[in-house]
Amino acid sequence: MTEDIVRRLGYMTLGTRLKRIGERLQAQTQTLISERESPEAGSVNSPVLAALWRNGPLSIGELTQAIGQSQPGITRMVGKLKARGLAEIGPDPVDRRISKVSLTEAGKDLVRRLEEGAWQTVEAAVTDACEGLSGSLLDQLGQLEDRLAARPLPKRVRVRVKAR
Amino acid sequence: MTEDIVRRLGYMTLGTRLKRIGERLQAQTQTLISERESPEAGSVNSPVLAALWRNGPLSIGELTQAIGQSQPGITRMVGKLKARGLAEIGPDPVDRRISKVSLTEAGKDLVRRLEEGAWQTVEAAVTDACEGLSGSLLDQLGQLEDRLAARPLPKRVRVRVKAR
DNA sequence: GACTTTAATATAACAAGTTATATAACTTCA
DNA sequence: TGAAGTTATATAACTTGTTATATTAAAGTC
Repeated sequence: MTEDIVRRLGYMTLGTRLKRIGERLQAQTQTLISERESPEAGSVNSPVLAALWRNGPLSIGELTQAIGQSQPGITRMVGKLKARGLAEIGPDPVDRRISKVSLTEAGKDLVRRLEEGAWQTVEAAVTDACEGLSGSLLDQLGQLEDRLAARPLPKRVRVRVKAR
Repeated sequence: MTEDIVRRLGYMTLGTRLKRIGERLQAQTQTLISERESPEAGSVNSPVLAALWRNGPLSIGELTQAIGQSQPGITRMVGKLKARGLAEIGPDPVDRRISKVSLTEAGKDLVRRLEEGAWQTVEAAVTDACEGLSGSLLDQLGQLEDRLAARPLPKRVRVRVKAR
C-alpha cells in the first residue's frame, strides 16, 4: 500500500487535499439525495436553489456573489436549471443588461421537498461525520477523511420518526 | 452585497465549500510557483512529482493510491508529464499489464529546484495562512477564507536570506 | 493447455470549474 | 448628445476531475 502523499505533504498540498475531500463529500451527498429525491436535485445545484429560495429572484451577478464562484460557471448552472424547468431567466425591466433568475413553481416545489427531506438528511449526516473533530485544520481533515472512508454519508443516515 | 450562502448553509454545503477553498488555494499556489519556477511545474502535478521523487518509479495503480484520485485522472496527468519530458512510462518487465512511471533527468532536476525553492515557499505561505486557526472545522474554514481574501498566498511570501 | 475469471491500464464521454474575450446596455462628460 | 468608458452577461476554449467501458495480460481451473 503506497503512502498517501497528499496527506503526508501537509500544508504544501492543502489545496489538492481540500478539493479531494470536497469531491468525495459531494459525490456521497449526491448518492444520498438521489436515493430520496429526483437526481435532478444534484448536490452541486443545491446552493443555487437555496439562494433563490431564500432571497427571491437574483441576478447572475448576485448569484455569483452568493455562491462564490465564477460568473460563467453560474451562467451555466442556471442554464441547466432552466433546461430542467426549475428556473426562469428574464431581463430586468429597468436595466436590460441584467438577467434575473427566479424559481418556477416546479422549482419551488422541489425546494420544499428538499427542505423537508434530503437537505435535512444531508446536513445531519455531514454533521455526524464532523462531530467532535478536534485539533488543527490538518488534524481535522485527516480525521474527517478517515471517518468518511470508514463510514460514508449514506451509512450515517438515521431513520427519523416523523412527528405527527 | 448578497450573502455567501455556501458559508451560511454550513455543513449542508461543506463539499462545495471545501472544493471552493481548494480551488482558490491551488490557483494562488499556481501563481506562486509560476513566479519562481517554470509554469510547467503546476500545482496540480506537484503531488505526482513528489511521489515519484520520494518512492522511485511507481505504477499507475500505486500512483492512484498515493494521490487518492481516480485512475484515469492519474493516467492523464502522467501523460502530460511525459509530453513535457518530465516522466517516462514503460511496461513492467515481469507483469506487462503494469505501466511503470519514472522521472526523467529533466524531471529530477525540476524536483530538485522545486524542493529548494517553490515548494518551500508554498509550504511557508500556506502555513502562514493557517497559523493559529482555531475552533471547529467550519470555524477554521471561515477564518481561512477570510485570510486568503485579505492577503492571498503571493502576499504571504517572506523574502528569505539564503544561508551561505 | 484452452477457457474463464480477474487485474491493470487506456480510452471515451461527461461534469463542473476556470480564464479570456465578445457583446450589449448603461453612464459619464465635454 | 454622442463618443468613450464601465458594467453585466454570454460564449469559447481549456483544465481537471469523474464514471463507464474496452483492451490486454496474468492467473485459475477443469
